[in-house]
Amino acid sequence: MILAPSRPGIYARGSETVDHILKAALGVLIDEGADAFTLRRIAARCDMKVGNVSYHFPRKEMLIQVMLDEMLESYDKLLEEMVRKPGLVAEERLKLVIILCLDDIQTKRTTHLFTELWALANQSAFVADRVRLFYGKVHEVIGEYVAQVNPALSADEVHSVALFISASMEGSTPFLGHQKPWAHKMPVFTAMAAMSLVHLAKTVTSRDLAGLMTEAA
Amino acid sequence: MILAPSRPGIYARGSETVDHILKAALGVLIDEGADAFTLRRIAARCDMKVGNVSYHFPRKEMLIQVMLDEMLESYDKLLEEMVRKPGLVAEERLKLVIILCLDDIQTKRTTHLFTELWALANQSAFVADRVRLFYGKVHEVIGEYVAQVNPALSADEVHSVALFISASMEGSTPFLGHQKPWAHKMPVFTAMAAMSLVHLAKTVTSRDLAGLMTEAA
DNA sequence: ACGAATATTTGAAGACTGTCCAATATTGTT
DNA sequence: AACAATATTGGACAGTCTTCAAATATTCGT
Repeated sequence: MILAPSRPGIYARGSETVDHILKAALGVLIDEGADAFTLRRIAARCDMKVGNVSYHFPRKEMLIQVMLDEMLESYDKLLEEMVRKPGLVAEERLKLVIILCLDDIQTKRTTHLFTELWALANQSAFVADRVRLFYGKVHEVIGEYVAQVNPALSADEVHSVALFISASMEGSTPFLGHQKPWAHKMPVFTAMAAMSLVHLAKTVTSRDLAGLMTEAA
Repeated sequence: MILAPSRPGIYARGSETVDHILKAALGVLIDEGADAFTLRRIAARCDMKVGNVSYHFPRKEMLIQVMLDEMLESYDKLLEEMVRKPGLVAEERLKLVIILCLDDIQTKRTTHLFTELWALANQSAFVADRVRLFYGKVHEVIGEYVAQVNPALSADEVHSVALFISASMEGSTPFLGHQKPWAHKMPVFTAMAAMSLVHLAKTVTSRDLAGLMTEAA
């Protein structure tokens, strides 16, 4: 089990410095990539010496872990804000979540951070764990609406559909995300996703998910 | 315009060495990630000294470019092999391509390489360019079948649908790829993808793609 | 305003990195 | 067999990186 490291910074000044470091670290990762994610660049970004970063985060790994936790927490909040829309039925909510997610994917922040995260998860058990937990929540949110528009599905089937919807959206990141080759097609992509994925959620049957590969070729 | 660097290695021995270096480099990227992608690790993997790698590839960037070109070329071949299946109508071919692509995504090689590539494309214009060219071909292959199952679509609309199909499949990589959290759900994911994406290709209309956000909220 | 706790700077250690070069070994051709 | 072209080794180089310890500066409760 991997636990969340507690955040350093006792005095008001130190606490602010920790804020600056974390913000700068995220900025470096977004703007310059994992390759440039060094203490020196992070320190330079908040006009500070390397030793000070090293003082507040004795190990670089700690900085990464705290930064990742805060970042994913902010996305959790974003996700919850999407949900809190009054006066909508499940199908409308599902459609709205799709639209808002694809909208967020277009930001530089999300496009860069999540592509980096998917790569880092290949090697780092910590990153892989946090990514898994985060998307688990995403699937829960989406699954809630899937279950409502298609009550016949079992809990596991609902999760499978939510997983497909989530993956379909995330897959747009490297291709239609911020400054990606087909970014200009995001509007039509969104229209297709909303239509196709909502239709899938409403019409898919246990039979569809059970039959599997029997008639593949 | 970025050109493909020509491959060094004049004598038979040197040519073999270049092969080993390229294979080892790809192995390092797959097994240990971009962070461990150093000349020394690559050299160690093929029992050779750093200076020799440096001799065959005077700049590290050259090694990266040659490696990436050869790798994407191998995927091009794989893609063409998928296409050459006799006696199938367009819909069956589309379904088969989806199944084979998702099958390939489950390999460690593809799961790791493409997630790394998407991240590297954020910073490297060269990687971004090659990724764009590669997926351009993917869209062409898929688009060919989309156009056949849905002749009413314009060329641009066909590409949009192909882009959506491709992105939906690629999106499975970080979640259902090799040793990813929901890898065990790839069979049901494949069933859903084949059904849903083929249905989309057959039934989507110009109207669907033009209406856009008019009734979003 | 004093003094302890905290923050920051400075400097340096030790381990990396990519690149380069001279010496040596191997290859292919004549 | 001789000889030039190519390949390989081993080491040096100037950087960079993280980490650490000592010295200095700042903050906060008293």
